[in-house]
Amino acid sequence: MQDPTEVFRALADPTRRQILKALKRKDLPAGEITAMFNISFPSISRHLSILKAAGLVSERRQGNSIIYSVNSEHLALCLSEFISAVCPTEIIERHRSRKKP
Amino acid sequence: MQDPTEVFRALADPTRRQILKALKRKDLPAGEITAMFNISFPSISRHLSILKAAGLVSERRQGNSIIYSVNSEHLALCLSEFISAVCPTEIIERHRSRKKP
DNA sequence: ACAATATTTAGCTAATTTGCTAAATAGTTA
DNA sequence: TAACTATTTAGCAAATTAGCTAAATATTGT
Repeated sequence: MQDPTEVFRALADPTRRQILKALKRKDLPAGEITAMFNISFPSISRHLSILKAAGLVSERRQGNSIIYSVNSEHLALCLSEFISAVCPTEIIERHRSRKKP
Repeated sequence: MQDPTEVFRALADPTRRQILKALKRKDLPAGEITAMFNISFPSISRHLSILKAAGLVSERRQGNSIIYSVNSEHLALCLSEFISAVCPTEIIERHRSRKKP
């Protein structure tokens, strides 16, 4: 795994984490993502490009729009590798069976 | 779980991630941590206080020194909760059995 | 080719972050 | 209590980040 700094920096912003959560449910065009926040279109666009640079989202064009989707694979890989690098096995075991409350 | 912004911000810095990895092996006083980096004592001290504010390390006094240790529990909880919030179950399953290479 | 729609890029400001050195503080030991 | 050691706090400079508005670009549809 390459340096995960960009991934963690990308995740450090609440708006970007919200975007990822929204994309978990459904792939969305930038316009619909913007509509969910009280933030200008260009600002969301920049958040998306930061997420893209970190490898956390992918884009595809569909007609007039650009549809974004989460790269859950990459996200899970980075975070779980880091957990392994810092937490003792015993703790990791304990969290394996975790589900969202 | 409360807002994980502070946790992700803390993890966004490579020096702080290195500190956590070092502390996985062994609890250490701030002085010994500083000796591992090419960074001034006060800067490391601030990194430690950011990690502490994020709940990622604890400190205890031992004689003259203050010994730091990782809160792996908190770290694993925050990260695995976020993975669950963003990744589909199938991906999470695939990463459960991951070990560090 | 032109007009319309969707998104990104540029350029600015205010706030935050990281590094430094110097000074302050806390606890220990003589 | 004075001196010593370990660590933190203050204050400053340079770099980065997040927000904005205005302008540019790309694709579709007439």
